Amino acid sequence: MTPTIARVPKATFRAQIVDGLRSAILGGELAPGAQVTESSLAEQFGVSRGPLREAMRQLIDEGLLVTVPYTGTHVVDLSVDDIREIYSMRVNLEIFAFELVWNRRDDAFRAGLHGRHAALTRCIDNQDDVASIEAELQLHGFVYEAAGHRILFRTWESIRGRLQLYWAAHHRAHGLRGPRRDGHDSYVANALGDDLEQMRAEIRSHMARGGQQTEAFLRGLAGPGAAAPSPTP
Amino acid sequence: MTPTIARVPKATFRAQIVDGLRSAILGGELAPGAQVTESSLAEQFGVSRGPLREAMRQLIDEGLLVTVPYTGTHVVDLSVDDIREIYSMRVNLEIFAFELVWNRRDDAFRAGLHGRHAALTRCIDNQDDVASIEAELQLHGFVYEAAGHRILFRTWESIRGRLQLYWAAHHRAHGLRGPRRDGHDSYVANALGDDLEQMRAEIRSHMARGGQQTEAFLRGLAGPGAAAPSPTP
DNA sequence: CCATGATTGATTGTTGACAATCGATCACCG
DNA sequence: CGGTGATCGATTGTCAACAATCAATCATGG
Repeated sequence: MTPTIARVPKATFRAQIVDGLRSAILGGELAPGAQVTESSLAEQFGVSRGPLREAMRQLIDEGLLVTVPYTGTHVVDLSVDDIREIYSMRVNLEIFAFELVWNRRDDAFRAGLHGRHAALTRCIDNQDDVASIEAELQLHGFVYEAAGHRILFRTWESIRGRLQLYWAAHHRAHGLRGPRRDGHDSYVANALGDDLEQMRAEIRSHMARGGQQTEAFLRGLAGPGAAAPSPTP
Repeated sequence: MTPTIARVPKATFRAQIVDGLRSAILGGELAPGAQVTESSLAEQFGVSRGPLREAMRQLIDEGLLVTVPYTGTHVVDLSVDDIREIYSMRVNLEIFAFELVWNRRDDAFRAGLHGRHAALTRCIDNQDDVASIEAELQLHGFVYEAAGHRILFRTWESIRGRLQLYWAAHHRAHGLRGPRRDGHDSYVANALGDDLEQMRAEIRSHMARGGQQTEAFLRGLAGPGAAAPSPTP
């Protein structure tokens, strides 16, 4: 799959900082709502403010940071509406991905899907929450990649971070989430089946399940009032 | 719709440069494939390389510039596959937008759609190509905005620039595009009609028409061989 | 007591200079 | 003549200092 000779990883500072900072946010070292200042981060990472600034701007673009000019930058604090949007968007993106890949599902695809499903199952059996989150992202990401549609994949990437952030926060608050495995057994079964329409339904119910958990969880945290039924731009 | 007191526009340099640079690319002053260096642009805009760098990075994110580290940055040169992806993505995004807005279509929505349709028709009658491109983007953008889904709207924004870049290049090479008006008459009619499924079909055919023109045009420019039937990531 | 305006500390925005890297060119040698 | 390594110009990457802006605080006057 990958070329035998890998390109030497000449990581620019910005790229390294993006990875490190994202890990810190997703890992919970930087809590949602926490303020992050360029100076302090620059010192922690041991670099100047220049490259760090650009890294922060990328994370702002990914929706993990929010900034207001001349004032400050904070780790994003996801609202109920945010999660609702993420899940409703995922329904459309993932159905599109399966439409693209459906008639091109080959042995490599089936093997890749089975492998990632097995990995996810293992992580759940071991009750390794952090690993199962990563494994679930790998499973879904594999589908997006197999679709072979760069814009679609990029769009998935643009929401993946926030999805992971929510999952991580959920896990730290509630521990292991029970329904995860069952959901994916039927998910994978349908993904390798013969009925595309049934797969569409599977995705809708899969996301609806996640969405319900989400709303209950976030309502419990933030209390009512933060959610507007019809968000106006 | 908008608050009576608008926020005073204290544009940071980066924001201004983003707008100016994007206009230069979409306006054709910077041709596709042309190299853009930070130094020369910084001089032209009369600012330092810092903010200009960040502006360039945003346009890289929008897909209007491509860069390779330590080497150079160029205006993107869209391939047949790129356009194909943009149009197939638009089908899904726009159908999603109409699903969201369908049961919330009110007088403001109908008026907004009619107004933008009329504006587009006027531009076409005046054979003002640049204005019709802008008007068509306004028409579609209005739908995305009315959907009230921030992630969806942001995704639309992430492909809008490249779509406009293609349209502008097409216009400069081929002049006014005939089918544009008819397509939008039936588009608006269905958008205000009662049959959501028919609107889905309308969007699919609308995009298919644009996509066909596209492929013929780009094939003529670049010659065959650049297009791979099944793109692999 | 409330409203108003100045002050201040913190944070981001901007700048110019310096360093690292790349691609092409060219001399050199077998 | 072919290939190999050094050189060079161009471009991006990085840095540390300076400027602009903001939000909160506090004094001031009614």
